[in-house]
Amino acid sequence: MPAQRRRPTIKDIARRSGVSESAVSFALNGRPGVSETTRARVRRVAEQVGWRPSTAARALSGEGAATIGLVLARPARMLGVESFFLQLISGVQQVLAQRRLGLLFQVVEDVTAECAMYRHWWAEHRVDGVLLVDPRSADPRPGVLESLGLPAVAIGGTETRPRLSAVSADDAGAMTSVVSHLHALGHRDIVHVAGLAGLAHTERRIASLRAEAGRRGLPRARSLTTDYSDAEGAAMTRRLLDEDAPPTAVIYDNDVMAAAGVAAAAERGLSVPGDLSIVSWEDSVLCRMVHPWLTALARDPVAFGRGAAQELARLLDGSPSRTVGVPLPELLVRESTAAPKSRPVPPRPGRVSSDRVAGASSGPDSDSAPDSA
Amino acid sequence: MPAQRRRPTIKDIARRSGVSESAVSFALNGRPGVSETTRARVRRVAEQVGWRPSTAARALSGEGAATIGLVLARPARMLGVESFFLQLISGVQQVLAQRRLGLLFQVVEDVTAECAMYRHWWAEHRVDGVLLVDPRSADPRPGVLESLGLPAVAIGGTETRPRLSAVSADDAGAMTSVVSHLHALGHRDIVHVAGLAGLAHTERRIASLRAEAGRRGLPRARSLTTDYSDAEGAAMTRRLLDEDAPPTAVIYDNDVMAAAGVAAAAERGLSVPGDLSIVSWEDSVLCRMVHPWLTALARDPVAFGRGAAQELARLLDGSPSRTVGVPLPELLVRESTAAPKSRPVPPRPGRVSSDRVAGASSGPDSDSAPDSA
DNA sequence: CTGTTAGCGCCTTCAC
DNA sequence: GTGAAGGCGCTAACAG
Repeated sequence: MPAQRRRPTIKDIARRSGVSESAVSFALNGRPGVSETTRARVRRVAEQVGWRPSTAARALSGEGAATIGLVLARPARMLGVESFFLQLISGVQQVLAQRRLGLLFQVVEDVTAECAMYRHWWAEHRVDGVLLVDPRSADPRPGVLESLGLPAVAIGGTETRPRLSAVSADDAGAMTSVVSHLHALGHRDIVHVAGLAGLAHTERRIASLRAEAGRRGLPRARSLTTDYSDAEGAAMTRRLLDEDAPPTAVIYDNDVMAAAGVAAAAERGLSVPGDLSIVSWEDSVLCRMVHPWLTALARDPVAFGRGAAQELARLLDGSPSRTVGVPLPELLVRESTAAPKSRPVPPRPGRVSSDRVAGASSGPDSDSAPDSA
Repeated sequence: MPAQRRRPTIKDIARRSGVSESAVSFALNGRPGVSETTRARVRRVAEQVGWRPSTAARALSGEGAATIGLVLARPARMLGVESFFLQLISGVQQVLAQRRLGLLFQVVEDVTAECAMYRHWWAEHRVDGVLLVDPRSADPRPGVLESLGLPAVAIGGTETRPRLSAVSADDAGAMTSVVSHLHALGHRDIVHVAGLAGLAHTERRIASLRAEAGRRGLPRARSLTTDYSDAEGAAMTRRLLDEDAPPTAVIYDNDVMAAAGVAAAAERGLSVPGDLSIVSWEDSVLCRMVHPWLTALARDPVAFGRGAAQELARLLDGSPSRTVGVPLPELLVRESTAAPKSRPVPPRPGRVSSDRVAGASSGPDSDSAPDSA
């Protein structure tokens, strides 16, 4: 039973290395005023005794909390199969670890609670900045953060503010690559089963599909929003297949819905990709676990997280905010996409389900995601 | 563009409510020495200005960091489909939020890095306690934590120390329910495709199967360890199916491998559950996404996390360490288990693959998990 | 109840 | 290079 040690302080190091406390402080913080030999000795002693600056003391003397925050606003029941998130965080940590920054992680029920969390963190002096996930179309969070003076980077957002950067995925480019693939195969009737309606990237993908469809003359292309669950993915698919003129290809905003879509098609006795082509906007083991294997957009969540953390670190260093892009996801063509069996029927004005259909208006393509280095 | 506010301090509250700073401190911390009317007034003012105690200052004056830590030691590539983890954390947060405790989350490559993390956190005064996940059989972490005097609770462990509690799943009971189900269906040749060899709960499940098999007289029951991946799940299944006398039922330690097992059986032209029964030791949407739907053990990760956090909070309050149990997981019998087609062949000593086979020795069943309230 | 004082560990400044 | 002093926001232990 080893004895519980006392935390080493600068005073201890000063004593053991035979110099003054201020010299230690200078040495450890890489400041001028000490000889390199003393600096080295002090550093060695500090490492020997396992000294690390107390973040509490540092924060108190105005240095910041050496911590960044990340809150995930998602009800517990929607935390099911989620391959993206832990990988994103893993990427974030790769960068934070080098800077000795900690990550304060919180999951809450909704965005209101998330904003409250930011206020608390700020008042408690807990974080120096935050990573914003799931940016929304009318998002209250940037305003809150700005009023608190908390730097932030929006992961997958485009909105930028004085101290808010955005790390943006090129959804327009990705959509182009998907639609282009399907179009080349002969598909003219494509439906996009999207994710949550309020999310910025959902809106962006919807707008991108609309733009892409306009460019290629695919009047029946449209987007339907869901809650990302397998249940809604399946339900939406069944509804589509029951239409008078069902689509020949469906793009799903995540892997879970895509897999559910395959199952729904099978229920109806339809084969994939013979009767229906399917694309998943997310690659994961799931995509290689269903039959046929799913054609999928492979993003790199780890790199995404890394980029976001790097940008936040820059912001913390005082750099101005900006928008940075992540590499275009790669379209992995597997087995779930092929040429449609029959030529698509002429687009007569069949009954199109009315609610939850986005894409009727023909606004300008205001949303091609910037992609600067 | 709202102006960035200054953090309100106790001094501000004292000024605005017309009392002394110490009175404010007493009032806010629920200490005697102030009248209830003053206390109420002070509290109201504090809330108005959005005051919250600076955790930095609190930590510095010896109150602890109001933060608990959780590090996940797992290489980035193994962070794929993971339904358990985020739900666990979500449960943890439900408890921490009430206590105004933050969660410092870190993902690292291995246990060595994890131990280093604990030392850093301790030296930096960052956390008051930690949640230990994936306990191992010869685990260096409890020793490190004890030497640092950091309270902890091991999630899914059984080892307990002066300031280390365990929240333990009743793997033995769960194994009994699974084997009992399969045995009743007529299965006599059952294989357990387990997870990572070093993990405590893997060892526990292996021991439990051995004990259960001893009790029921199933000499061919055995466990094979894997890395939890779909790839190894599939490979192990193929290997089993290629044996002279393949098992009639397989228990997989997670959903991903179980689903991969179904696919592997299909490759061989075998039907589930006709030719092979399959059980997943983890329920998730994946289990209802493959055909047939998988019989699965449904644990409650959220409750698990809640229990662990509660126990850690108790420890922080000074209570002695102990072992607490979580409810026995429920076996959801779905479509992937049925009576074996043919009676099992008499167990002649066919060639059993040698490496990675656990369960040959017949040690005592030392591992029935305690399950106190 | 009030007001004062000291101290937590660190950084900074200003003599020396 | 040294040493002393002040401050960050809070708690705790005083004397009034």
